[in-house]
Amino acid sequence: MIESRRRGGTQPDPLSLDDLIDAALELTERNGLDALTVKAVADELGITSPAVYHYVDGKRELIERLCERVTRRVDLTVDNDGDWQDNVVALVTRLDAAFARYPGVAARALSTVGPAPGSLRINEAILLQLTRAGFARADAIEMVAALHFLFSGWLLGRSPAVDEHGMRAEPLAAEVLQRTARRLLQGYAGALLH
Amino acid sequence: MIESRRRGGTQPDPLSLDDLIDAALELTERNGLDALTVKAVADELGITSPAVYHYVDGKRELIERLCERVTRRVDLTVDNDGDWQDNVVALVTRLDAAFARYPGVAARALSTVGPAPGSLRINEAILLQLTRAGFARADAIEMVAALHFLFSGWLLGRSPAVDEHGMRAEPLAAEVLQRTARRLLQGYAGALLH
DNA sequence: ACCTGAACACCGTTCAAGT
DNA sequence: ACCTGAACACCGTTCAAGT
Repeated sequence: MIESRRRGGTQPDPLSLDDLIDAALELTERNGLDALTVKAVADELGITSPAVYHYVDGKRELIERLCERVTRRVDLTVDNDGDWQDNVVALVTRLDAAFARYPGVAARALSTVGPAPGSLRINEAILLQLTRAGFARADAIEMVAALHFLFSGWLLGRSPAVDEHGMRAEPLAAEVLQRTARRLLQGYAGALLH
Repeated sequence: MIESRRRGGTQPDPLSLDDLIDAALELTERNGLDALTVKAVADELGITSPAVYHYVDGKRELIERLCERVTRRVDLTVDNDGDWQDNVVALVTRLDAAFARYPGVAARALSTVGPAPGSLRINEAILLQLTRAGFARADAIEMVAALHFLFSGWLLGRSPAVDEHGMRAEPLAAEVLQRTARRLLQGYAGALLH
């Protein structure tokens, strides 16, 4: 609810690209990515739709930057002396929590060909845990891909947190994600380790 | 390329709902679901856009029926004396092949809350293999969910077979899906079986 | 540089009217 | 019952014009 940034006779303070993404994020948090429109962002900032194109090359870039911001916020610090499975599960859980706030962002962020720029960071963090566990590099890479699939599918299933009827789907507890991810890791560990 | 069904003075043969879905499927196979428009379907059939609404309640229903058709075509017969893991992997592979022909359909079909009507069939087929292997019912259900996640994520990653630049993403061989699915099954088997 | 106003092409959908 | 033609609200985007 920023609204009417430029009321009265006051000099309109200059907008920044960050302001734009902030507004888009806020709208997405409220109504979901599907309802995000260029005009809605413009209204939120008190400008007209065409003005948005001065900051961003199109709606596509707007969404890309938005997805990047969501994934970049994820805390990747883990205890490198702790259990590698616990660490991987913790990382995935945190990414899940980040996406949970912004309905629809997950599907968009994860469906882009070649993993989203922000998700590369977490993939590397997971990869570190896997090599630490003793997996060969090629196997570790496949495991990251497998986890990516599992996680994407999980998010896809929970994604319509706000559908067109305004109904919220049943929350689908995060423990399911955690258990399935763990089983996947165990499958690889049992087949490939020592 | 049906086109001009009603040329000359010949009596226009009546359309059916199936004709409509057929046309939509053909268009989707060529251009992907994202490019599927009500007008495109109408053009393909030689009618105007509003006429489509006589057969279907809206674009949403059109897509639902389309997804249903794709999943319903999957052959679910397996050798019930064979290895259960082989059977499950075979089923998933066939579903994958069905979706591969229709870019974008997978993401839509799998993201609907509550599994798509057609995918229920395959879930039951998988469930049968798992109980046959000796898993408790609750565990088997979670495994189906886990497979569903893995598979959905896999499809999401390969989905933009036709993106807006007309570029086809690297095929991402089906063996990756098969191996990761197998590892997942092994994880559950190692933890829960005998 | 930053923004507006008007316009364009394209959506899905509704509705009155035709046969 | 089946279809057309016109219209509506709403998209994303372009562009000339203003300051």
